Amino acid sequence: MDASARPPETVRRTDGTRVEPSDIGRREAAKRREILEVTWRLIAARGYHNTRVQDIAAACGTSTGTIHYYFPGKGAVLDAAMEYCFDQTGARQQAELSTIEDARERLVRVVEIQVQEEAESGQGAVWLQLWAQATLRPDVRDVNAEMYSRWEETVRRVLRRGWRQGVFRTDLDEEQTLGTLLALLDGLAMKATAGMMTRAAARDLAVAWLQREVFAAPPPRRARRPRS
Amino acid sequence: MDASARPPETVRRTDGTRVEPSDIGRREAAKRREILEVTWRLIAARGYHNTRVQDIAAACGTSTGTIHYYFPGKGAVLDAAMEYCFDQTGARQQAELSTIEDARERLVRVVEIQVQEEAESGQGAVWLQLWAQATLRPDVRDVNAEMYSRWEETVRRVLRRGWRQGVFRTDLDEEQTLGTLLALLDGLAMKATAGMMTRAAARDLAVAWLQREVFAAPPPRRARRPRS
DNA sequence: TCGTATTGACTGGACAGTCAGTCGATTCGA
DNA sequence: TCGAATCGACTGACTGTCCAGTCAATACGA
Repeated sequence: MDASARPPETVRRTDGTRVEPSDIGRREAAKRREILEVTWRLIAARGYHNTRVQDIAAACGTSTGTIHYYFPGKGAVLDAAMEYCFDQTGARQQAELSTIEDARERLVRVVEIQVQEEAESGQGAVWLQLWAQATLRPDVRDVNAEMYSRWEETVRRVLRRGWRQGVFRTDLDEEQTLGTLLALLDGLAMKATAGMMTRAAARDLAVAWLQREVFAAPPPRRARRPRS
Repeated sequence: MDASARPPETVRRTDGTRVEPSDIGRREAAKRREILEVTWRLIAARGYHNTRVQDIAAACGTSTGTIHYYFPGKGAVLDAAMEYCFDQTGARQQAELSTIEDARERLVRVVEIQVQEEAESGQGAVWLQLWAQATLRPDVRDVNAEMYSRWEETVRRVLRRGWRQGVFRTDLDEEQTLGTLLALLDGLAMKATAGMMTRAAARDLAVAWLQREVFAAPPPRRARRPRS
C-alpha cells in the first residue's frame, strides 16, 4: 500500500479554489480541524516560521507522518490554520454581536473583541503574522483581503444600525468613519499584541474616540458597561 | 593565521550595551554600514525569515565568510539591520520636518512620511516584520519600544507646536490626541504596506481626519499641498 | 480480510557557521 | 631602495545540524 495516497483535498489551495467533498469522512474532517486548531495556537505562540511539523505533531499527540497524511505540505497546514483561525472567530464575533441591541454597546463590544480579546487569545498575533506575510506573498494577500472584508462588513453593519437607531452623529460620512475606525482598531490591536501598550489602555483610547467622534451628542452617560 | 579573530564588536548586543570604538577603522564601520543597508532592503523585499546569509553576501558582492567576519551570526546582522533602518529614517524624518514652519503642514507631512513614503520605500515592511517579531521576542520588544518612543516624541512635538501656533483645536487632550493619531497612522501604514488599501487612500483618510478632528475651525482652505 | 489510518526511521536538501589558506598592503631591516 | 616579514581583509570549500517530506511496515476498524 502506498501511504502517500492522499485523502481528498479539502484545503484551499494557493490558486484560490476550494474543494470540499462532503460525502467523505466526518472523522477525517474532524481530525483535520483538530490539527488546524492546534496549529494556529502554535503560530500564535511561536510565529509562522518557527512552527515545525514536528511541533504540530507533538501538540496533536501524533506523528509527523500523520500531519503529512492530512495535508500536502507544511505550508498548506500553516496557511489553512491561519484561515481557520479567522473563519472561527468571524463566526463567533457575528454570533455574539448580534445579541446586543443598542448600536453603541455593540460598537464598544467590537472594540473590546478586536483590541482586547483577540490580543489576549493569540488571534491578534496570528493577524500580525498574516499581515507580515501579506506584504510578501500575493496569495496570502488575496486570502487576507477576503477575510478582512468580512470583518469590515460586520463593522459597517454596526455603523448603519447606529445611524438607523439615531444614536450616532449624523454628520459623518460612512466610508470615512468606517475607514478611520478600522484603521484605528487595527493600529491599537497591533500595538496591544506587540506589547507596545496595554490592552486596557488600547480599549479605553478606542472607546474614548467613539464617544467623542461617533456617538451622538447626549450619550446615556456614566458607566454603561463596567470596566472589564 | 586564524581568520576567526573578530574585529572589535560595534553592534548593539542583546544585553543593550553599545560598544563603539571610534578609534578603529573608518573602513570597517563603513563596510558594516554597507552590509546593514543591503540587509534591511532584503528584509523588506523577502522578509526576515527568508533572508539567507548567502543572499546578503551576494547582494554585497562578497562572500558569506565576510558577513560572518563582521557579525557574530545571522541573527545579529538581521536585528542590527532593522535597527539601522529605523535609526536612519528617524534622523531623516526629523531633519525634513524641522524645515516646515506651519504645524498643520508639518503634521500633514508626518502623515505622508509614515503612510506613503515608508510604505513605498520598504521601511514599512521592515516595521511590520519587527512588530511580528516583537510579539514573540522580548528583546525585540525592548528595542522596538525605544525606537518607537523616539517617533512618538517627534509627533508629540508637532502637536505641541500646533497648539502653540494656535492652529489646532484647543479642546483636545494631548495624550488622547497623540495616542489616537499614532494608532491611526500605524493602522493605515500597515494596511498600505500589506496591500489592503492604496497609499493615496490611506493618506487622504488620515489628512481628512486631521482636518476634521485636529485642525482648528477655519483652516486655510483649498489645495494647501498638491495631491502627490 | 481488506482498506484506511498511523507510525517512525530514513533521505535529501538547505543553510549557518568554520577554518585553512590567498592576496594585497604596510612595516621593517639591511 | 629593495626584499622579507607581518598583518588584516577576504575567500569558499567543507561540516554538522535541522527539518520537510517519503515510504515500508503495522495497527486498527468494519
